[in-house]
Order: sequence, then structure tokens, then C-alpha cells
Amino acid sequence: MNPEEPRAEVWPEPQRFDKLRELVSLGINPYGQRYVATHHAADVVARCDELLGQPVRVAGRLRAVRLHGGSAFLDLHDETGRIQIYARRDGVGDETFKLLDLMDLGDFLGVEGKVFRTRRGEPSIDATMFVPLGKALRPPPEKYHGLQDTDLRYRQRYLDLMANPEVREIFRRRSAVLRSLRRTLDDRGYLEVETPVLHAMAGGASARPFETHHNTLDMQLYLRIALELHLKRLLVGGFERVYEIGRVFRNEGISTRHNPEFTMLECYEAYADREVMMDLTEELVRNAAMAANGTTRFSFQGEEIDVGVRWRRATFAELVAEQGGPDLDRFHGEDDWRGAAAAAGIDPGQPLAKIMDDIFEHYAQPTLRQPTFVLDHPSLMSPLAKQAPDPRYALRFEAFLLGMELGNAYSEQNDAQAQRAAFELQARQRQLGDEEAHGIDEDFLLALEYGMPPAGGLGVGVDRLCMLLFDAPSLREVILFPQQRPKPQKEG
RNA sequence: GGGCCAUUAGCUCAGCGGUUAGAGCGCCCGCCUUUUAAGCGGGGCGUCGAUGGUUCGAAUCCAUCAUGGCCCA
Repeated sequence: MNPEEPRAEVWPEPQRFDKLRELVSLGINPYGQRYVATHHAADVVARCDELLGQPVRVAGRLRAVRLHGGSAFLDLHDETGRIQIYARRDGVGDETFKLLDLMDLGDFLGVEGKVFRTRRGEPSIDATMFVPLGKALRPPPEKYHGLQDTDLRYRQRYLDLMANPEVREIFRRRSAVLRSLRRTLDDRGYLEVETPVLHAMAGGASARPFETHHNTLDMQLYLRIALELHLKRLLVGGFERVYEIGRVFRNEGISTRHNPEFTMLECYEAYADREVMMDLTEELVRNAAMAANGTTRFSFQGEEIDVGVRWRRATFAELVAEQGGPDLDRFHGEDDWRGAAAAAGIDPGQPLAKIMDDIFEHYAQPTLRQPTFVLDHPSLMSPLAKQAPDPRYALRFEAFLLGMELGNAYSEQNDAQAQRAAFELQARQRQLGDEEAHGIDEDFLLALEYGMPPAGGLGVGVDRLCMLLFDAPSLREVILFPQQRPKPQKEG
């Protein structure tokens, strides 16, 4: 009907489009402009009695309308909660009252009025004026059940946040955890730094990287898989305590416990070692638990956990043996490991480091429910750590909680020649087909050759920490926009 | 990669071989100036995820595919 606005023809909510045009024809901007509110919804509710009769201005999204002929009750939601608006034809005037016919659920609205309580005692605002601040051309999710479809909840997280207050709460708590982590480190004299995401060589962890390309330099680059190697360069440069909270990327599968990009905290402390990092790990997690939950005790999917006690400390070999696995101390070569793998039903043809990891996962990992530090991993799977007195093992620990790896730490290797030897061993593993083995990072070795203090280094998976503290069944619940397969395009 | 489950109206769901596919919310029309999952009266809503097949007849049974979820690797 209207060639100038052909889109309205196919619009799924033509009435909303019509109302938009009607507002414009009345000379009203449906999208508003700056609106200075005096109060949030929660303020008015909390301080209702003290504000009784006083004029206030609030702004938010219209979530429900109950029409009563010459009057109407509106539910206005802002970030703090809900406030009820009472609009009478007598109170706002005929013209403004008619605007109600042009409003839809989901629209943003500014309201001015006097605070009062209804007959049933509900804190409300008796409107004297309201102004459209943002038209919604699509309806919000269902008001009672909210948005349940997990696919849509993640794809259109804004609808999830709009409809489900407990989801908003999760991300407020996540923010509290991040603040707590920063505060704990800041209070210990750490410096927060930012290092490159684009790496010429992806190192610092065992994982396959995402590849990208820089046009002007015409070179292949990788998205970082860890923060480690740049932070250690900063120790070379003379900073003694540094940390970074940043996104890392690993080109792996997606599951309830894995997202291809995730947030990592890494911190490095000169002149410390893994013992110091164990204490720090306990403190970071304890403080984060207090920030998120107000207590160090919490339950995860029905299991009671306490991160406030001293965590158990046991070696990699002890834990495997404890669960009926082989005596790793008697292992002296590759054949021992491959034989043990076969005995455990693990593919013995895999790269050796993967076998070591799988054997631990097979025997010990699922049993580590309460917080546990696993010490002394095989050196082969720990190329960036100093070696233990027994060179088969590394001065490393991993923190486990509820069967999940939460953190990883080393007494950092600061001997440039030993580091080169470890990298060379990794390179041989890579030649043997281990795609996750570390490459020889000459640029990092160059830095080490200038001298690095001994140091303790720690990495913590922030998303997993949040998942555990929030009792979330899936990592996706604590990531605002988890990775999803693109939806096939519908209509043209 | 393997197994199981789900996909029906804008949203939350029912229907599970047999007239023209349903409910609540939302939406449209009417009434209602203290309601609050407001109420009352009326109305429309769908490529029943996609594609094939079986059948007189398919949302329903079968196969394949897509997306998501859970479990396992």
C-alpha cells in the first residue's frame, strides 16, 4: 500500500509499525532522546514512604499493561527492578492518555509522576506525564514463563536478560568475581597489564590455535592460547608481580565445559615458586567465593564443597596409584606409558603427552571433588616448568575442583638453556605427530637469555570458576554470548 | 566422532495414524478510573524444523538432513 515504506508490508508485527508511524505523524519522536531520571525503580519501592507525594522521574521498558477504561496500570522495568505506574486520564490529560494506545510491550518509556501506594499497598507512581523513549518493533518474550528455549537464550541473549532476572544476576555475580580477582591481586602489589592477542607463534599451553592473517605484514598470525609467554617477558623487563585477565582462544570442541574463547587469569610473581602460588590460588578462590556467594561453602549440582579449608596436596603419581592405576614412579620410558594406556583402554598410539594426560583423567581426575592441588606432573607435559629433583617430574601443580581443572601453575623455568632443551623435546614430539606440542619460540628464548628471576606463575580459568561458584550446569550459562553454530538463513 | 532426547502460533506448551491442529500468555475489537499472571465479551493467528518415503489418510510411523540439549569419546 505504501511504496515509500515497503518494509512495513512484510514486517511480522504490522501493528507496531503502524503505531510507530502514528507517533511520527503526531510529531512525537518514538525513539526519544536524553531523559534524566531522578530515581530507579528499586529506589522508589524501597523509599516509598519517604517519597510519598513527591514527584519523581523514572525510565525503563514497558513490560505489562492493565487497562481499566479511564485509567491504566503499567509495569515499568529498569535495571534495578519493576515499578508500577498508574496513569489516569484525569492525571495525564486526554492527549497523553491516548498515547497509551500507541505503546506496546517492550517499548522504552520515561514517566514523571508522584509516588503513592495503591489500595493494596503497592508502591506506585501516579503519572503526570510520560514520553516514548524507544519503540520496540518486535514483542518481548512471554511474561510469565520467560524465555526457555536454550538455543534462543544464547543466540539472542538480550531476550534472555530481558525475560529472566536470574540470568541478569549471574552476570552481576560474574562481575563481582572479576572484581574480587583483581582486588586480591592488586592488594598483593600486582600490576595489571595487557599483552598481545595476535601471536606469531601460539605458545604457553598445549592446544591447537586459531589462525589468522595480517594483510599489510602479509604474515600468518595466531590467536593466543595462553598469556604466559608475554607475561614472563615482563618479568625479564623488571616488573616483579604482573597479571592479565584476558580472552584466550583454543580451536577445540564445544561442550558444557568448553568454549572456543574463554577468559583466563594469569599471574606471575618474581622470586616466588609454586608453593606461593598454591597459597595465592586458595586466596583467589576463597575471595571469589565470598564475593559471589558470601561464603566459602557452596553446593554444585548437589555436591557440597568448601574452598575455605586448606586444599589437599598430592602428587600426580600418588593420585593415579590411589585409584588403582599403575605405579608411575617405576616408569622409565615411553613403552611403560603406552603399555599402561593399553591396559586402561586408552589408545596407546596417541602422542605421549596425550597418553599421560589421559591416564590421569582416566584414574584420578573424576575422583577429585574437593579442592585438590595435583603436584609433579611428568616433565614431558610441562615444558615451561622447572624440573623437580627427579627430572621425570616438573615443579608444577594443577588445581582441581569437582573433577574439573580450575588452575595450572609452575615454578617457572628461568634457565634459558633448559628451556631450549624442553622446547626441542617438544619439537620432536610435534614431528612425531603431536599437534599440541609446543614450538620452539626463539623470541621468548631470546628474552630468557637476558635473565629472568625465578618465579611462580598461575593460570585460572575464570569461566569455569564462575560455573562452579554459581552452580551452573553448563559453561554457557556464565558466558554472555557462547559460541553457536550459525543458524541457516530463513526467508530472503 | 558415538548414543539418547527435543524441534507444533510471536512466547510457554498440549495433541502422538482418522473431520477444518488446540490452550494460556501476547496480538486485534469492545466494556471497565486502585489493578497486578487484572477482569468480562468477541476475533484472527501455523509451510506442525527440512527433505524424501510408508499409508485410503501423516504434526503423529520410517529414513536422511539441520539446529539445540544431555551423556560419552
